[in-house]
Amino acid sequence: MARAANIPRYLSLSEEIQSRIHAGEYSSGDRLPSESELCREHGVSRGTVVKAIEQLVAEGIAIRRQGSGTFVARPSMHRRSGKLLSFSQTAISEGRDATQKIIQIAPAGDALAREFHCELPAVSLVRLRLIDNMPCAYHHSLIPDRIARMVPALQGGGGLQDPHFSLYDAFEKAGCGVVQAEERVTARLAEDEEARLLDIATPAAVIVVFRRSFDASGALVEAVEAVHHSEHYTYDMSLVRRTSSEGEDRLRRVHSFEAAANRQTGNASGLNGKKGN
Amino acid sequence: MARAANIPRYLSLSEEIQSRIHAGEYSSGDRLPSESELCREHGVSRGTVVKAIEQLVAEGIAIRRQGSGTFVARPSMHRRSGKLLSFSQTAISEGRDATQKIIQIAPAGDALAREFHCELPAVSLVRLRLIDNMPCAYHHSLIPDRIARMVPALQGGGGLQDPHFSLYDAFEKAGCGVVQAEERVTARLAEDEEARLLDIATPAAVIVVFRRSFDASGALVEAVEAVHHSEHYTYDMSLVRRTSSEGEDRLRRVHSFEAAANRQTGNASGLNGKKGN
DNA sequence: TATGACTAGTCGACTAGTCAAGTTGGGGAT
DNA sequence: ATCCCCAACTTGACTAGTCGACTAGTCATA
Repeated sequence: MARAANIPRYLSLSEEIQSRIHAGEYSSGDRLPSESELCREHGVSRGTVVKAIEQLVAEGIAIRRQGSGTFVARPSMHRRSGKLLSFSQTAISEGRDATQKIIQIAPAGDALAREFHCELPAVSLVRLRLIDNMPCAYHHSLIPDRIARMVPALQGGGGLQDPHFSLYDAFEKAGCGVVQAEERVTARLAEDEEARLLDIATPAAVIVVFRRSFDASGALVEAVEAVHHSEHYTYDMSLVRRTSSEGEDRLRRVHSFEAAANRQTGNASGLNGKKGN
Repeated sequence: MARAANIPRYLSLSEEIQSRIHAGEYSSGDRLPSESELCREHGVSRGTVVKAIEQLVAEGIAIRRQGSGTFVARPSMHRRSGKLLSFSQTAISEGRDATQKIIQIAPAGDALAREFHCELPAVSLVRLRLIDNMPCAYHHSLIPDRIARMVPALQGGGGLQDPHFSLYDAFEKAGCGVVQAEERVTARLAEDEEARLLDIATPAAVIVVFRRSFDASGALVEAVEAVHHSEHYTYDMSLVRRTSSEGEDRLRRVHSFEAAANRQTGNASGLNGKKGN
């Protein structure tokens, strides 16, 4: 197999196995070739094979069992390639047209900054996001000035009005690409203004994704509250248990019951656990 | 440091670094000791150190930068240890008392099985989950008979009425522990019956987590729809970008816009994209 | 003041092996 | 026929090294 330059072997091997699975050569529950077989087959060391398989496991495609072998996991209910992150990228990958309309851009106030746990000064940016021209979500972002200064579009430098403008691409170009993020998903009733923007009849439930994104140096790049029409948005997760010798299994997801204790007092503000510990 | 038997070095090393971070020895943005330093310090090979650090990266605690070093990521907004999975485990780890009340247990019907993508015959189990005695969620599970037969409690063998009964523990004991799962999070308005069960005033938004769990052989163990009071539940995620030489970054989360296309026709059934592709 | 070459140090990828622990299936004893 | 033990095979953990790519300095030169 002619390896493209720069792509590590373990990744190309992982992708080859993956494409074989998709091609139906192996199917759900089948045992994949053993590590030593794959070594011989592809002329690489076992360490490389293991790294390739770990990729597959991390993506929920394969399951390893000590002493037994590596098996194909069942097909995911949302096998949509596992990559990428941004709203628009996802939409585009599904053959839809993602656009946006700027509703407001202004310096962020004090209350907002506190709510978003964002430093000041910062830029407040409200956007309506549309998929195939239908309102689908509205995003309220706070971007620290420190970051905004590096992004020409946020300096009135144009480009922002382009309905296909991508904030994440802009961050990337500015050298502060997002490397890490945290999200909190909640639901609530749509407020009137939201319902009007999203063109939904009240009462209706909306999904709210609150996300804080960080660059490689660990600095906050964007804090955003994304309000989605609940009928047009789902949040899909694939969880894999990493079993290690000591029953020390860990999953990535974290539940939370922050507000439960406040309930009887009527102080059920829902997101008031947003702050760190 | 006296390593407990059976715990691999890379895990105990990872935990040691982690506890040093928590102790404040290193803080957000600081550079951790280089890999070779850690090798010398702990008398292990570099491969082991790398595995330890990869753990931290996977948990969103550290960030590696080629040529530069390994750095402490900022503290998470939900730094709650990263482990574990089940509803009750989470609650217990927060010092709360998680109980449940069985509302219904019966053979599953055809429509239900189709909706949950679960084979027949299967057991339908409805439970009200309480935290500190307050209704917090209600779970509707479908468990294939194939699995249920191996779980004594589901055979009327008692134990199910125990308010602290754990279905996942039971699966574990029966040799079909959950290794992989998929979740889809949505929101909707609470139905009257749900509102009554959860003791909330309508109209109200509820978060619905639909989860399918699989054992090591890839067989479905449980399909469950968990309906949560939106003010008492949040769904937290930590995302880490895995950058590899080729700009091939991948995150685990997946958005979805399934129902958007149906909207204009009025056929906005929300979850009808639950089926595979 | 830039610019470019050099360098020491870092992580990324990979190799080739060891030993341990878990699984499976077959053969032999009962 | 059933049970138990063992050998072969699997993944898990680990070592000790190589080479390459990238980073952040320093320092001489244009």
